[in-house]
Amino acid sequence: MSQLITIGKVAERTGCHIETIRYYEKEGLLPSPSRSAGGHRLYTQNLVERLVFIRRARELGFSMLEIKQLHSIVDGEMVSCERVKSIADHHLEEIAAKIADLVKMQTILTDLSHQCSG
Amino acid sequence: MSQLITIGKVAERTGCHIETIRYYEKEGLLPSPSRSAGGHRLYTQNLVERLVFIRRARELGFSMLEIKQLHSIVDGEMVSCERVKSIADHHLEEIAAKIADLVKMQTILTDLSHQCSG
DNA sequence: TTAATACCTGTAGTCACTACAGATACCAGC
DNA sequence: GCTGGTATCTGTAGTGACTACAGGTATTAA
Repeated sequence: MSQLITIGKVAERTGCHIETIRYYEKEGLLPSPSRSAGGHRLYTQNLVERLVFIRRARELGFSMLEIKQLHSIVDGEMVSCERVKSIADHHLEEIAAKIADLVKMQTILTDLSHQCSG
Repeated sequence: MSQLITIGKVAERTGCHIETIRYYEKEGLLPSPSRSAGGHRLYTQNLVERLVFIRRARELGFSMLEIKQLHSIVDGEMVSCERVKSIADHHLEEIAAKIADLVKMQTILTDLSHQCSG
C-alpha cells in the first residue's frame, strides 16, 4: 500500500550514495526507516522527499546543522512563533545573498560563453 | 605604492580565517604572495579580490576543483575556445539549477515567516 | 536450493577546513 | 638599541561531511 522501497532504489532515485543515506540517518538528519524481517531498511515516499530536500540544501552550501533547523521549523516542531520567524528571516537573508552571488557568476560566465561563440 | 597588506588584515577584510588563506595557497587555489624580509606574507589588492571570489564560490557549494577551473577560464588560460564555452555552459546550468532551488526555499520560508507574523 | 546480488555494520580514508604548539618576525615605548 | 607584546611562521592533529572498503547476512531469480 504505502510503497516501501529499499535503500538501493532510494539511492537510484535521488542520486545520493547509499553510504550517505545511512550517514544522514546516523547523524539524525534523516529519521530511521522501518526494517524488513531481515533488517533491511525500507523507505516511504515521505522519507525519500526529505532526503531530496537534504541533498538540495547541502549542494547549496547549507550545513547539516542548518538543515536540521530548517526541518524543525518547517515541521512546526518549534514552540515560539517569534523564534521561528527570526530563524526563517535569518535564512531568507542568507538565501538572498546566495542568489545575488550566483547571479553575478551567471553574468561573468554568460559574457564569457558569448565571447567564445563570436 | 601597490598597498601590500599582511595576512591578518586580509583575514579581517574578507572574513576568512588566516589558516584558510594559507590552506588555499598550499592547495594552489590562491597564488603565493610576496614575502617581507622576515618571511611574512604580503598581499596585493588583486589577491584579496581573488580570495573573496573563492569564499563566495565555496559558500555556494562549488568544490575547490571547480573553482580552479572557473579561475583558469576567467583568466583566459585555456587554449581552446570550444572547451571554455563547454565548461562555462556546464557551470551556467549548475548555477541556474542552484538559483531555482534557492527560490523554492525562499518561497517556503517566506510563507512560514508571514504565517508567524499574522 | 543455490548462486548472484543487495544490504548490513563497522572502520578507515578523503576533502575542506580549523585549532593548536612551538618558534620567529615586527613594532611601539622606553 | 632593547624589550615586551602581538602577529605571523611551519607543521601536525582534529572536525564535519562524506566515501570506500571489508567481512558477513538477506533477498531473489533460475
